Amino acid sequence: MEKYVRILKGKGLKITPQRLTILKYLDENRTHPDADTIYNDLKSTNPSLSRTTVYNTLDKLREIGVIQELTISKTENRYDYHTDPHHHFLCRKCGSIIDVDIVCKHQESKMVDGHSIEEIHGYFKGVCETCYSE
Amino acid sequence: MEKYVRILKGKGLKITPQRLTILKYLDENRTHPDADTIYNDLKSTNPSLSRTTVYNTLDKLREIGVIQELTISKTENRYDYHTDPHHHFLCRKCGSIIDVDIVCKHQESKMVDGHSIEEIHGYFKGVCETCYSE
DNA sequence: TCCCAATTGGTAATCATTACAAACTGGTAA
DNA sequence: TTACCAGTTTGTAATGATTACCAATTGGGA
Repeated sequence: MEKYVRILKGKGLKITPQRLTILKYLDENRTHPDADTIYNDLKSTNPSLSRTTVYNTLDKLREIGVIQELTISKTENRYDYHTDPHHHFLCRKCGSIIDVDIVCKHQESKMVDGHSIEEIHGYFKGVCETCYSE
Repeated sequence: MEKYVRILKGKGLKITPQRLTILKYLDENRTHPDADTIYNDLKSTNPSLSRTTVYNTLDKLREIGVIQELTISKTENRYDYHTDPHHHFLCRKCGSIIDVDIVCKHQESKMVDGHSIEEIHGYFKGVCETCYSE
């Protein structure tokens, strides 16, 4: 938990139990969950948790760069407690998002065609290995 | 118009004025519009056009591979009358989506980590050249 | 310990998209 | 040319993720 306190403190955010819980959840569940999944999973152990707080917290964590928002799915935003740059694969059958560990030569680019780059997303869509063999 | 008729006919879809109009619009407006923009732009010249028809048509065109759906924006799906593979840049200031003409070595891949690829999207986000110099 | 700005929680509003069903029509077959 | 029907279109209602709003609460510095 000390690790999460340090992250928040380092960015000048107040330490609240909600933020620590959500941060810990994201760190331990690298499944690229959406806000509602996080809310439902934490609801049982944190009955007073509000959906709004989950949204607020995700937004704050995204702002300080601790997590990134994936727009890979049509319906909901998915969140990724990321450290290293990597790409993602979305399975259209099971809906799961899988990390893809490939290197892209544009991964570290700061500019492209004169435009200033802040984020880079590589999204692959198709059928994952598990679903394909079923 | 004959060109659009051929596209639809070749895929076994019925030729309707609505589909031709939308297809022509997408071909002539490479701005990666969302469904509502298309609807509003066409509404004046096609008063009876329904929003549902726009959604239905976009879905059909996507199915037959004439257009691709971009999930680059958080709020709405954007559509691209595409021919060649290319990536996209979303400006967080003006919201416009710009084609990025870079080559990626994974562009033509069919598999990655054992997963079967059907679509590849390269999304860059940041501030575009025009907004940056203002 | 006090205090205030930041945060939380709950509900209502928003907005893109989908569901639905009745009316309509493109295109094939007689 | 006409009749028919599966595929389309339309308009409205429903859905579902996200945001807006505001009152109540609280973290953490003075």
